[in-house]
Order: sequence, then C-alpha cells, then structure tokens
Amino acid sequence: MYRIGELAKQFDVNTDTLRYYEKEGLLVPSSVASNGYRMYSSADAKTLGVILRAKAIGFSLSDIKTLLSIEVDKANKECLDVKLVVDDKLDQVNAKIDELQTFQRSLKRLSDACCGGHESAQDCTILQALESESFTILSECHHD
Amino acid sequence: MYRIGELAKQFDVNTDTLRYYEKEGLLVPSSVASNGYRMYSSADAKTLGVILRAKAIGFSLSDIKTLLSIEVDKANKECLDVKLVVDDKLDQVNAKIDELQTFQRSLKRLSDACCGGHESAQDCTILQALESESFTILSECHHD
DNA sequence: CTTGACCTTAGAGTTTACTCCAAGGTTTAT
DNA sequence: ATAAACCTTGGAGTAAACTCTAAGGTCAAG
Repeated sequence: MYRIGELAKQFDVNTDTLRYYEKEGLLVPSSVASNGYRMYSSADAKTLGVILRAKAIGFSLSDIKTLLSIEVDKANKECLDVKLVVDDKLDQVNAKIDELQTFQRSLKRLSDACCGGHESAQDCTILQALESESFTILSECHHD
Repeated sequence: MYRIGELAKQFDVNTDTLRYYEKEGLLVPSSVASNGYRMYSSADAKTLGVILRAKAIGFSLSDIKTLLSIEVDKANKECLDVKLVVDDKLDQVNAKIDELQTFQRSLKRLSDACCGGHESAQDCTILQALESESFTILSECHHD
C-alpha cells in the first residue's frame, strides 16, 4: 500500500494529478486509511502504469476511461470492442496529421518565398501573400 | 463603412468573434458611430481577411497579433522579422507532426496486432500491450 | 512540544478561441 | 405604435488536463 505522495513519486506525477484522476473515475484508491489518507494497492499502481502508457501513445483521459472499463470486464468484451477504440483514435490522429501537413506546406511555401534578409519588410512576399485574397487557394492547391 | 453584423456576414464569422478580436487587440474598428455602433472601414475588412487567412494556415491569434504589428510598421521592419515568425511556427508544426506520427505508429502497431474479432477480450493483444511495462519501448523503437 | 513533511477538502485559475446570455438601447418597416 | 432586426455592455460557460491555493488535520523526529 502506498500513500498518494509515494505513488506520485514512483510514477513522477503530481499528487494533484492523482486526485484529479480519482475525480474523473480513472484511478480510485482501493482503500482509505482511518486518518482519511488515500491508500493505493499494487493493482492500483499497475492501473496507473496503464493510464500513463495509454496517455503516452495519444489517448485522451476519456478514451482511457473507456479502455479501463473494458479491461475490468474483459470476460464479457470482445477484441472488436478494444480495436474500435484504437482505430477511432488512429483516425483522429491521422486527420490531425493531415491538417498539420496542410499548415506545413503553406508555411514552407511562405518561408521559401521570403529572402529573410535585412531588406525592408515593405515588399516582403510573406506579408504580400497574407494580404492577397487569392492566397487561400495556396492552402488548397494539390497540383504541386 | 460596415456595421459589425454586415462585416460578420461578409466573412462568415460570428459578431461575438469580431468583438473578441477587438478585445484581443487584433481588429479595432476604425470608428464608433454616435449611437455607439462599431463602424468598420474597408481597411478593417482587409485586415480581417489577413487574420482569417493567417488562421487558416495555422497561426494562433497571438502569432497573428505579432504579424499585424509588423504589418503596421512595415517601413521599419525587415523581412527577417517576418520570416522568423513563420519559421518559428513551422518548427512548432513540425514538432507537433513528429509527435503525432509517434502516436500513429504506436496505434497502428496495436491495431495491426489485434484480430478485432468476436473473440473474448481476455487475451486481447492491445490490452496486454497496455498492461506490459515494456510497452513504452515500442513508442521509442526506431529499428522497425 | 514544536517543527516539518505529509495528508485532507473545496474551490479557483490556467490556456485558447470563442460562444452564449441577459438586459437594454436603436433603427426600420408596417 | 409596435414588432423585428439590429446594436450595446458585462459577464459566464465551453473543452482538456491539470495546477495551485487556503485552511486545516496527521505523524515522526528531536
């Protein structure tokens, strides 16, 4: 059994984070001592490990909650249930990457077009592009 | 001169958004009518265009504020000043893409390893991976 | 017996970019 | 005259995942 500070130190998180996870129903300490202190079992510690690993690969706390609820009722769940969560997140991540790559292309085009020297910004191609109403086309142009 | 609702309709934004941009110092209407109505000039409209285009390519409102402050003092600024903002944002976008691609690889590996069928989740490879302390290595493993 | 390190709760603050609401004033049309 | 469609202000609410503060209780060491 660990007190909150011990568990927090072990996993290098803030004690407030653990209280927050409890409030969110992700990690409820398996018992409470007579002095009111939260007491975490090694199963709790294992669960925290799962939470942090899931976070590290991009799951939101809400996703993780779903995953943990499947975990506790494994016997009555199917692989499909688990895979759906993962594939859903994968779709979100892919969509976000696509969006950022669109940003990236536009920014790179702006950057490459600009001399970046000590010349006056009066004629800066970047500012001109941002002022130009036809610039939006750039971010949607797919025939590079 | 446009009233706030006219400008909002023209650019398909909420009037509250325009008031918010004003509060943030991004777009201050060039005059206020005697009845207290905000009056936007066509220069203001052009600035709004710049703001929305900059937003569309991934700049935050704070970035845009910097860009606009350069814009109004173009004569005393250099191309370098502008390019630094763009390159800085490009670095941030690239970093975010890298992070998401790490997520993507981990998620894809999880997904691919799981049958996704109607089998019991008891032996699901995804759940096993999340429970395994050595799993973190996967997200950092570069020798595919 | 007091100091310091620990723990408790409830609640507020952070960030970003809005969005909504209430209560009221203005303008235009019928 | 009155309704509809505008506009004003100030302030609260939203999402996500914490982080911090205040005021106080607990515990071990010196």
